[in-house]
Amino acid sequence: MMPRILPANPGAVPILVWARALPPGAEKQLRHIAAQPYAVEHVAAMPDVHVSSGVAVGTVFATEHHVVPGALGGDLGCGVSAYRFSAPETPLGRDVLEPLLARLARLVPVGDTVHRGRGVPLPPELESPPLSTQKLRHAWERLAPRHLGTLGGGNHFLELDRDAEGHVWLLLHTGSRGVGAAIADHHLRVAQAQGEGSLPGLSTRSPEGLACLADTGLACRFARANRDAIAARAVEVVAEALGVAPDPESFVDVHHNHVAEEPHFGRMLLVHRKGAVGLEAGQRGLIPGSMGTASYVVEGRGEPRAFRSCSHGAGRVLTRTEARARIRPAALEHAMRRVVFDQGRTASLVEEAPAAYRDITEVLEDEADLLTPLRRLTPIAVLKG
DNA sequence: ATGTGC
Repeated sequence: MMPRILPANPGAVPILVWARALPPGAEKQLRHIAAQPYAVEHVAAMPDVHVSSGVAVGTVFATEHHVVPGALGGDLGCGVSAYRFSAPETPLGRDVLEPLLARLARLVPVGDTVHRGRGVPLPPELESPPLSTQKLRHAWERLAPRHLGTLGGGNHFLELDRDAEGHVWLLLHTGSRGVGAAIADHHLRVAQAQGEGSLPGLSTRSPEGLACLADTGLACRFARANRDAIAARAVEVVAEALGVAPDPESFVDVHHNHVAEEPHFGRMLLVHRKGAVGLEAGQRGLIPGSMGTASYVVEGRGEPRAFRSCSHGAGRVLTRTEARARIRPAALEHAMRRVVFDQGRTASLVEEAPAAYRDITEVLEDEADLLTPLRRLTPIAVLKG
């Protein structure tokens, strides 16, 4: 079964594919990575692999001492957090969920909305971190206080789910906002100017490579702090509105756009994941479905050939442009008939409709050797970015 | 996904 092995081209490493359907454009992008001088062992494609700018989403690969800014995704540190609450005593009808969602929408700035004025206080360690250039320090100083605790746009979301036992879950998907974008953009330019390979990588034996690793790490810490800041407010509101307590043991957080130094195949490697999640064997993770479909709490199986990784979601099958052209708002309304959401935004939300994404159950089937599903979460209310 | 420059 999985994975399929695409034999190596001359001078390239092989590609291991966990996706039943590999879009031709994505295969081309995987072959591009596999042919880079810094790629070692093989390239792994997760089951939600799809074409993206430069490098396919769902790509995992490793280097010995190179960092490739173009292979991490623009939203560095983007990820998902989840909190479980006890089962509420009363049924959660629209009468409860609609005002709760409205409260959450007032509490959490969404889309391109930011905190006004000087913004919110940053945790001390993120107040003025040691970024590599004056330009980045300035961007951080200006953007970080305005963006901490904001959801952003695109596929970012905050939602409430229910599991089979009646527990309520808060799920949160967001990233490093403007500061991460500034950091990603800067190191992409540096790599284009002086990196190695046609998909430029920076040697971590050079100041540029070390600076890229350090700054990228800070973007990931900001992304995590952003999820924590939003959750701190949202958990309180949900607990109060539903009269249920969060279970601190239930917390799960994963990020899916990052580079990490990890031991694989007997040596330390720099594992790059663009739209993929790294999970040690037994570590819990989250795989969100598309808007209106189920998400899963999962447990990693530590498959070495996947660099101990799995998918980050359902994976797009239609681009945003294609989705706008092909999916009617009525179809999205039907798909969302059991979920409380802002119906005034149906027309623009077709880009995020379930029909624009792969079926999450097929994605999980394809990666049965990478993870074990623990709980299926059904959405009941969604706040989209 | 993003802020910014066209």
